[in-house]
Amino acid sequence: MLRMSTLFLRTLRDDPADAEVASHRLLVRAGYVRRIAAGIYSWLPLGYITLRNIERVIREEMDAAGFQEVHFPALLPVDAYQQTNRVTEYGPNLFRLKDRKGGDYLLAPTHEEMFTLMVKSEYSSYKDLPLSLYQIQTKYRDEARPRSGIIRGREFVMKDSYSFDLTDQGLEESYNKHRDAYIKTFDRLGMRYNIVSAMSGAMGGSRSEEFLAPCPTGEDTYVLCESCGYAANVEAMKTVIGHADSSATPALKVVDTPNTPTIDSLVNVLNEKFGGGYTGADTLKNVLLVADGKNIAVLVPGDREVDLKRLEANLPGVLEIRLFEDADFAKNPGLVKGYVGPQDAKKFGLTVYADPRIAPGTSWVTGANKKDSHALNVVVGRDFTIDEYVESAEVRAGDACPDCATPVVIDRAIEIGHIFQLGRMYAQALDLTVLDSDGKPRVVTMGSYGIGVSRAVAAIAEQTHDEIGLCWPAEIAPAKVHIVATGKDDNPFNVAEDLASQIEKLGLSVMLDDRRDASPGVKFKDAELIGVPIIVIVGKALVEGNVEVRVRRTGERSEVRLADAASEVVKLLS
RNA sequence: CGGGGCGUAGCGUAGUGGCUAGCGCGCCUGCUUUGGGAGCAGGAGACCGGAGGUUCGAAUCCUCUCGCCCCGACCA
Repeated sequence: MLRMSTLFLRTLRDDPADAEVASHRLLVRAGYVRRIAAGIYSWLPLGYITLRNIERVIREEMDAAGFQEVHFPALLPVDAYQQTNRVTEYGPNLFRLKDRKGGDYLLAPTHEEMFTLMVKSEYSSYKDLPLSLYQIQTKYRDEARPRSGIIRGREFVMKDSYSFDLTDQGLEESYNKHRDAYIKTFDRLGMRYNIVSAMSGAMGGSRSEEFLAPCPTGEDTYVLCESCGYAANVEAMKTVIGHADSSATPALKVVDTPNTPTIDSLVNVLNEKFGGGYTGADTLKNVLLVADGKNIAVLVPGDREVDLKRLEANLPGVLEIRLFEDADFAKNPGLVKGYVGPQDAKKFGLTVYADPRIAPGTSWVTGANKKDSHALNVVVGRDFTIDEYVESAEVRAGDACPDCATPVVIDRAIEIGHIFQLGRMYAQALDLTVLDSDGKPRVVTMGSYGIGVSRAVAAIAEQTHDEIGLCWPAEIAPAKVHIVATGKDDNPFNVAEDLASQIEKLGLSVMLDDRRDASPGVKFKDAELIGVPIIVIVGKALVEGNVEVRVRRTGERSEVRLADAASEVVKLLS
């Protein structure tokens, strides 16, 4: 039983000056956490109980799925991370240190290497697979900018799992098992979330999804179709390729468009000279880039920008992309800045990538590769060819859902989980093989799966709080019931004490406000701030033999007979 | 790393060259009070982030430095 008279807790009347987002503000005010340094927090009793409740739920679901818990050190020698090149990849985000002998160590940002090596050292047969291991561990990342309290910290608690399979199909099954376990976990944690397609990135994986908890203070932007539920990372958003009939389109025609190096200036001149209500969307923007030293053109409708992050994510194998600079134009005199068109791409040695909106048969206004002139009626497939379609245009709210064509919305969210088919990259780098039934060694294929545990505390606080305080789902609240005793004589305190132990006997955790010196107002405010789901007030109503039962979330209040209080609480919590 | 803001008691803050750094909350003592952050009286608590400088005199001006928050880049 948590007794407020002795609980190590000091709630704050004012918002802390250095906290802006609700979860941070309230977790500090209600005495759950305290900041030690940027992105580094201490957990006070209430916070630590809440954190451990989340861990418990996760553990129960992981165990139920048949995954086995292990535990690695956070402090590790760098060797394995060097072999997988992650020391370089993480760069300054990696916390590094030396021991007294000058040996290189790091504080682990995540543990793929160690799990891979552990399995390698214990197992060597296909008969041992599939296998899924997990741990709940403190991770360290020296973030360039920690922010939003414990949403993005430099030290944080993460549940990370890894699956090991012989075959791609096995990986798919392990992945789906984790996906199901995550759904159960987040449902129990009382979170609202969307499962969002993500890019697997350059790590060679094939499938990846993020669990995103929608919330205005979230730092992830994603696309959501409110009609069919399609959800995707901006990078992973798909655009449906259409087709157009170009048989009636007149022949390509080059026209003078003096002084029109930008889309806006071009549209103005077109409408002045030809009328017809041209818009940026009728023009074709040719963005020239250098991808790993090779010149490429990316075509997008004139009213959209190229989203470099999307482009990069969708061009696997390409390491570095940059925009054309003046020096590049100087080296390629045929490419006239502001008047580039794809018609002569072959001549210029350009590989032409295009957004799917530049569909076969569609007709565009684009540069004529000559200063101050553009070409009209430039038809895809007739007047130029596209080497490859690639998702590259910026995504906007209102774009068509790839599944049902409904306009999508763009929303913000906190990433609370990420599941990821890693494939064989780590196993390859660290030489994790098992002998197959034919006696030949096979490289194991892996998945990695993460839940931000400490972040979940903040994410849940963000999603559930109201103006007066925190408001936890029962499963993770620091107590199920908060009993407040008020009055000046002993009776309500004795009654509250009895009621508390009665409720505890029913298996519900109780917080009891047994402070004799605090005024009722203070106790009510504290109870609301702390956010335990059921608040029972033992006080004034006692003269009629009643206590007041309040539901924190709804504010609903009712008076019940003292004798019925415990069963009423049980009923409200079920 | 670029841009912006801020460091004064546990928390929130006032104080822009001049007396002993002020107030509210919280904390301690006493009395009163006890259903919405009680009242009165008394009290403890601050090397004004740090270093250096200017000045008869610096929380206040200057230089450097450390830290924190926000936006972006980055990360996921």
